[in-house]
Amino acid sequence: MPVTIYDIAKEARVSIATVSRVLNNSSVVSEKTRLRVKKVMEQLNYTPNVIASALTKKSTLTLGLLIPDIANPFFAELARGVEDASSDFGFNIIICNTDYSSDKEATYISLLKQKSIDGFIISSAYYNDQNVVKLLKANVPLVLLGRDIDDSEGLPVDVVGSDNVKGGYIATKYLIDLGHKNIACLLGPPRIKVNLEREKGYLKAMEEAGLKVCPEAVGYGDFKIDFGFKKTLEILKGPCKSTAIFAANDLTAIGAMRAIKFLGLQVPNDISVVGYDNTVLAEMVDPPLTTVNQQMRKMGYIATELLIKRIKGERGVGEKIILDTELVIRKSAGICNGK
Amino acid sequence: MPVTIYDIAKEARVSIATVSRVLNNSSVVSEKTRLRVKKVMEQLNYTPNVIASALTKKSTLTLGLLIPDIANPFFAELARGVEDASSDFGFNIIICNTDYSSDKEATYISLLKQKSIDGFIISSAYYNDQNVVKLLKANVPLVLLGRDIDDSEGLPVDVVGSDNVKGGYIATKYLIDLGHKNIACLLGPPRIKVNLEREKGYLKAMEEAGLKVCPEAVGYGDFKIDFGFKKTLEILKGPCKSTAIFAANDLTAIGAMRAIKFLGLQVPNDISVVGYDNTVLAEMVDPPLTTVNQQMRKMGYIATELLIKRIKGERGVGEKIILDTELVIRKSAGICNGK
DNA sequence: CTGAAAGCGCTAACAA
DNA sequence: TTGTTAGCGCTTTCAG
Repeated sequence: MPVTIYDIAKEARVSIATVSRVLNNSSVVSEKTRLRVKKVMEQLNYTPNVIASALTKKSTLTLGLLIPDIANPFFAELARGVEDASSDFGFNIIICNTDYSSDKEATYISLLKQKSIDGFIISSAYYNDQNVVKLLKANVPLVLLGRDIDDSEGLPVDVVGSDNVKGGYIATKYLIDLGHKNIACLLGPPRIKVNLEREKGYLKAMEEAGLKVCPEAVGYGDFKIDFGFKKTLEILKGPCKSTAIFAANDLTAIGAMRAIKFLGLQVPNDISVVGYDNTVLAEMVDPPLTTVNQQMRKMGYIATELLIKRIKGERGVGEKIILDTELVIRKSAGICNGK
Repeated sequence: MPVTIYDIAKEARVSIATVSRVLNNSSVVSEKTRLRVKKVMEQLNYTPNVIASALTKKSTLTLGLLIPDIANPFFAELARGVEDASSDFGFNIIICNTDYSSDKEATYISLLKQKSIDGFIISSAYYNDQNVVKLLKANVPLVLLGRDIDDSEGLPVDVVGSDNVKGGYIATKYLIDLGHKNIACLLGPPRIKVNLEREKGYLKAMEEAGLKVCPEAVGYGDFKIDFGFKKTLEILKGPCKSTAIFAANDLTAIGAMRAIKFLGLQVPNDISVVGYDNTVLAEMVDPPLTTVNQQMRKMGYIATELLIKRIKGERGVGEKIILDTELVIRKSAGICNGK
């Protein structure tokens, strides 16, 4: 029913091979026949069948994006960058929500492989993600986005991320410069490597300033509002006398702010808060959140570019691109009024 | 290189037809051979090639989702519902950001058709979207999500949305009950039908209460923060003496709140604001936004279910599912203190 | 520069 | 219940 290269061939009085050649911009076709064929294609309103070509060419012009949750503004922003690049380079993307589950991740991976996608962009990886290692071993094109793994068993991986150590450092340093000495640190899951790095930055700043960190004021969580809320309550009621909090993402920071208000205290007058990511939420909350900016959209874009180049064989594998990170100063952190 | 049904067939000592049959759970295979074939599949770690089967079956188990912008929390939430349902039913989804451009929409549609996707979920439609009409005419399975078109030229369309007239009505009625008489109304683009409906609800409530609407206090915009900000400035400086604002989405409402604060006024003490959608942002802003809840995730899920049923031929076309809508009362609207 | 023909991996009659 | 055999729409040698 739909028009195929056979129809075009017949109408243009050439073989299907020739039609295929003009379809693929093969240079060996004479200008004259190329024009003729193109004209017929227009006339018959021909549209090539990607599925059929995929069967032989083994290329679907489709990429898979694995993220924990598209409803989380951080990942939505990454996804936008990924889709922008895909679109610019003629690819499409299939989005999968893994909900932080390795099993779901594995299921999606196997499904997408059956669909012969050309490569994966993975934002859901843990530091020793076995799914990723398997893909690497199978030599499937992939790039890690905003995540890194520790143990790739010597296999080279492409990674696009940002400077998390620096991020943790500048956030903490900023609080220190405001006079804070007891600074709490709320991290995400330790299975996600960025948290270790952000903690490292935090510790570095503290150490440099000769400040000691109160063990009860440092904790790992799940990147969600509720964790920020509960942990902050715990910390503020505990022995640490924290006057400032560095949170490893905006959601946790927002939870912290709510806890502070809940206790009848003020941000930043009583307690200062600095977040991480600079999602849309940061400028929505009250007071607007001072936070470390990750260039999420750009990260997504670059990761996709990288992957596509890899797919096209334009480059080898094993590149690490680390984007810069900077502090966006809003109103949630102020001069230390405590002791 | 990868293992095919031929390898399985040889190893299991059956024909490829039989292998294909067990792959498709055809009932005519004897339990014995089925088991044998399955075992071989496991042993050889076989994974079927969806592309190849798609070529004959004309089914890719892939859906296309057209939205303006995944970075907008409203659409991200819809997308999550869509992906959840897709995943539950064994489908995947390709997400496309149209940026409110009919041209981009058309480009994506043609690309996805080339990829033989099974159907479209469209959240980017205008009230007379020609792209949609064309798809309808071509009898391509599709469902409109959170959007409706006016002129489908007599062709039946599936629509999943929510009760916008009611939404506009209850938001306005709530403000009226709080004693407000001069209520402004900030809408989205009139090309998007929901805005006409929300306006209708607004007008209905006003009329019922015997209130007259001040023409300068009603305006169409683009659903963005900036519009809410500017239009509110204009209204508050104008002749209308508005003491309350109903905005047709949360972003516009947030812009309105910013304008109010910018003028040194307070929300809700001086001016009340009610939004629409109940995105994450609503609970983030200060004060938390009273807003009309649309069950976005559910809408996305149901729309996808509907589409999949349609694809499987389990039902006809032309269904309209309208989810209920309700007011989520937070802190951005209060008793009228003005005249 | 162009055409013939053999697949890509799987499905679906049709036979057996 | 199972096998044989044409395709699905396109790409890609290999000849010419």
